[in-house]
Amino acid sequence: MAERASTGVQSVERAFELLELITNARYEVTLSELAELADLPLPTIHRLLRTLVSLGYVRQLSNRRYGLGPGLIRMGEVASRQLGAWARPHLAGVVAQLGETANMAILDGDMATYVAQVPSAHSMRMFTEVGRRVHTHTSGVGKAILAQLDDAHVRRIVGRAGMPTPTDHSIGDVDALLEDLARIRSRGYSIDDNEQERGVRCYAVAVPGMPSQTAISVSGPLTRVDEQFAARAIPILTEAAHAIAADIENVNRRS
Amino acid sequence: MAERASTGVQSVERAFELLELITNARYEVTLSELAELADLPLPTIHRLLRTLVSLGYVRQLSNRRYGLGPGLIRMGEVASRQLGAWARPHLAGVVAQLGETANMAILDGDMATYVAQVPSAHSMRMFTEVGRRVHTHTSGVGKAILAQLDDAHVRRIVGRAGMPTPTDHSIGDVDALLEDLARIRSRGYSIDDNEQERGVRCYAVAVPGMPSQTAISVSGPLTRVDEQFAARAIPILTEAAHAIAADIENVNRRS
DNA sequence: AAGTAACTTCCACCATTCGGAAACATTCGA
DNA sequence: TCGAATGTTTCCGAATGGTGGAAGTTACTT
Repeated sequence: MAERASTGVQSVERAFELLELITNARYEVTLSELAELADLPLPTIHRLLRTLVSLGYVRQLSNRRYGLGPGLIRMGEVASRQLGAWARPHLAGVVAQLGETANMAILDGDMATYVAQVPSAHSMRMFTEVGRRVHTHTSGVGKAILAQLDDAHVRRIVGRAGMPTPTDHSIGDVDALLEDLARIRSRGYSIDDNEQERGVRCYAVAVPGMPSQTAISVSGPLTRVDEQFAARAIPILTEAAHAIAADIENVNRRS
Repeated sequence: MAERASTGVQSVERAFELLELITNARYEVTLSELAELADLPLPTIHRLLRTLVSLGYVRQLSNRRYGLGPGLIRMGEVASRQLGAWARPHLAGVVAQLGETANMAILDGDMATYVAQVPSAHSMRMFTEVGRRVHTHTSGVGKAILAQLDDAHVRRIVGRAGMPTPTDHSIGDVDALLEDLARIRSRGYSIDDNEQERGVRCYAVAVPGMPSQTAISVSGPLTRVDEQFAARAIPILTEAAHAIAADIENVNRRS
């Protein structure tokens, strides 16, 4: 994880770190590999893994290697359902009309996390894994979310999260960011222009009235996602955002 | 969770207990509700939740309620992919031919856990949530798995897990279970006849050659799932089991 | 069969966790 | 609108639960 509270429960953090490492592994992973990746002593890892195995979130195979356990499936599905699966048809509509990858992300602590994605059918396309956390100041969705907040709140978020600059287009100081946010507010949408990743452009709009700060985006390679594309994309994105908002309003009305 | 190691890391266990409670909650849950459900002091829960929030596995909403966080999505998807999503088309074939719910389960510690399911189109149908853990001795899939193991191994598993009898059809002692397993071995398939749940019958076969002990089943109400049904179902189940095994062999060959 | 590497268990120590009390924030009712 | 009640968050010293080096066990390789 990119960020963690210094006052968190250490053993819980370590357990989840191991889970993330196993998730990132090809399929199975050995205790020694985990020890190397996590830089923790073997018995510490072993004890945490034993706990995770007994709880069903990790499995130990007959060859003594470890893999994810079935207990994570239901939690993952419920989380997905709660956070974004119902947005998928709207995102699919965006992809159908624009031909590029559509994402939805929410403000998650001081970061933005992708919670739904419908990928473009192009071979060369934006692929961002659902569940991935990114900095708000370098992502289209992140900036669309920040533009909804007041400047003091923005300062707190980026102050805590930091402002790394992954590319030479990235914004690195809060004043420049606040200027960009002002532009986003007046223009109605946000642009990530090679800021998160070279060669990638992204347009994003906020989803109004959501329980968590939310934005949706469409993104792809510079060759296809240009200003001409934007002229078509923004109304479609905006309409999808409003449709998603209407959906959640209906869900809330039903429960 | 039904079972847990007594030498597990307590704080990790508690963190996951909270995650499970949030997963089971309707959508959002308050700190006080969690305290009541978990029977732990408020500050303990708060501290664990703060850790989980900072890691992204739990979200705190603006109304101070807690919900699952997006960090669980990717782990859940990877776990699902590793454990059972690739079996889904075969299970769907079973359902298409037989019209009843098909499940796949794996041995998970001393229990069996459902890792894939394709439900019947009937209104009245077997519904078992993916991720759910059940006792081996009372479930069709569990007994199909146990029948693959030697008697000493079976004794260890049920000795540790216990042998509760949820219905008056359930097997409650290990000798009767071993006799049933002998029958299963000679007959080639397993039957859960009102043993796990009244009114439900299930036929199951083991999937050969899997990294984890695995079985698939078809189940439904007594009125439809009878011996006549079994005569049709067993060859179809057996064929699906072999097709799944062939799939995993191909996956292993590719990596 | 022997040696090596990887994994698992043990247990004394102390760092981290725990939870009661206090402080803070929100909600509800008059 | 204000005060009381309820719910949530923070603090910090005690003690317990987590840690990790050492020893034991298992699996793999030659």
